[in-house]
Amino acid sequence: MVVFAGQGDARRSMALLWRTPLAEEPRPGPKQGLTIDAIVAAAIEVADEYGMAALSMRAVGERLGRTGMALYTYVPSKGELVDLMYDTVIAEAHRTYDLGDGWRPALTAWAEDMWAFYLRHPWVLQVSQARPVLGPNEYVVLDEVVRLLFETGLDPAALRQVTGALFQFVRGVAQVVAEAREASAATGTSDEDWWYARSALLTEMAPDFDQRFPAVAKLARSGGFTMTDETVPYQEQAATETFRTGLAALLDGIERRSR
Amino acid sequence: MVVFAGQGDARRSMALLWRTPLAEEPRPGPKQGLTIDAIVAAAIEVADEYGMAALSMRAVGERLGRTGMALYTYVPSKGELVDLMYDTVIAEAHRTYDLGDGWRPALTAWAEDMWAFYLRHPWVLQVSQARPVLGPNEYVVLDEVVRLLFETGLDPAALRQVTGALFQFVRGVAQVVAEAREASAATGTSDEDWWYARSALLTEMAPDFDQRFPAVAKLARSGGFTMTDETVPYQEQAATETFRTGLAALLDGIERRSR
DNA sequence: TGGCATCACTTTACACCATAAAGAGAGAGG
DNA sequence: CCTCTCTCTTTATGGTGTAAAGTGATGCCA
Repeated sequence: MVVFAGQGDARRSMALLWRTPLAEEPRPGPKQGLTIDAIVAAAIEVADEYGMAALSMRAVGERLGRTGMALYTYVPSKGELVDLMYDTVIAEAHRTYDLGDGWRPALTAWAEDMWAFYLRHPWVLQVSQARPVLGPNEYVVLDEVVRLLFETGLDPAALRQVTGALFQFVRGVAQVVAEAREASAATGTSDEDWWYARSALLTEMAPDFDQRFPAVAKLARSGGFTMTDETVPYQEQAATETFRTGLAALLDGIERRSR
Repeated sequence: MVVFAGQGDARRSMALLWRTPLAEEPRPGPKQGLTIDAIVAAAIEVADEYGMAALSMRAVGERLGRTGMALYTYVPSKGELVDLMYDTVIAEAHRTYDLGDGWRPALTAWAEDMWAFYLRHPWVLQVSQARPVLGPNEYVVLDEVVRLLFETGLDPAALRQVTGALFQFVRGVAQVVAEAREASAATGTSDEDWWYARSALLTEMAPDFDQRFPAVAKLARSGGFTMTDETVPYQEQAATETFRTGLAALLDGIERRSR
């Protein structure tokens, strides 16, 4: 499930994100009993604990002792709530990095932090990137990477492209882990059990596997799929290695292109 | 929306994928009026035309002149149908690549083909990768990349990691385009209109933007966000450039690590 | 050929979802 | 104090996947 940004009144969405209070005149009637911050915090708790699929207006409302509908006096729709969740939680991914040893260790540290952040809040990966949320904290994070990348001396167009490549690469690999965890939680089957059952069936269904897929078979034979740490689920371990190796390769490429 | 694999009887799922007919005895009663292939084809049409969010059992059934429930005599659940859709459609991403000029042009061509494939069937990006579908066509595609990568001389572990990095990178960047298209279709607002409205609001909400985000401002000033082709939606153009540059960088890194 | 078990397919039902619309009730400005 | 107005709840609508039950045609066997 990819969750798209709210499509309501754009001005109201942006005002919510940037906390620009729209004209506040004294009005009769009861005051609101909740705050947007409290709602967003509750929603983040739900998403962290049960995943994006479990994030419903009812669930968030109930956590605050209200019905789901009550939230609609605070937020135009679920989309805007997700935008706010995203921009709130991404704030914790912000750090400033020391450029003393050059841009490579700084960018590596940034990527590792983003990796850890995504694994801490996997639902973030399900917030669509197509129409960026454009909230303040997203820009804070973006600004820091761009600052680091300016150190490479890449020309502006390449700099933007490389920024996107780094972000999408980290997201892409993190998604595998996030989905693996969601699948384990949702089905109650561990990666190991699942793979064990599936690979047995695979040899049953395709007894000629090694002939049909010689390269994969050769890779398996030469130990390409061997686990090095038995205590970590296979998918997570493999993804982490993929992340580290891919990141290093990507940075090699940036280095070669930087002047 | 991420769609997870079917969790029904694993043997039946695999038998469906690998077209291994389970014991067929003569039985009384009417014969089935549809075939799995027809159902899968109809489902792919729905997903191609209206996106994954519009893929419902009812929608697929109606396209075949049945109710949604009718499909359950063919397929244990929606998850298995999606698995079948995935493994069917990925077959068209298969090509064999010439290694005559070395692995780099071959891998570049492969990545470009995958990129085009994902943009042709954006819904594929919403099929979870956590628990791979493990169908025959997926292995055909995988086998070819692995074959190409063996030419780099990387050690087996690095080879597997680099395979994952390439796949996830292409998927990650393609996702941006796919989501942008889905957003445009769903909201009826083009990227350009959306961005135009949003950026106006942005300067309104954050008049001190350039002070708060100096690196991004500097990048903008130096032309980092300038479009080169006015006829292509901005997001798509930017993502395509990101794909090309990131891929080249990644391959640089592989080259450096290969012996 | 007749009977009938069995299957394909439909209908109905259930528990969810977002959210529109309407109702209830309390708070606060005048 | 009156009454307007706003918060919050209730109800309703149209959607989802799929369980369970109903319908009727089919094809095996006697």
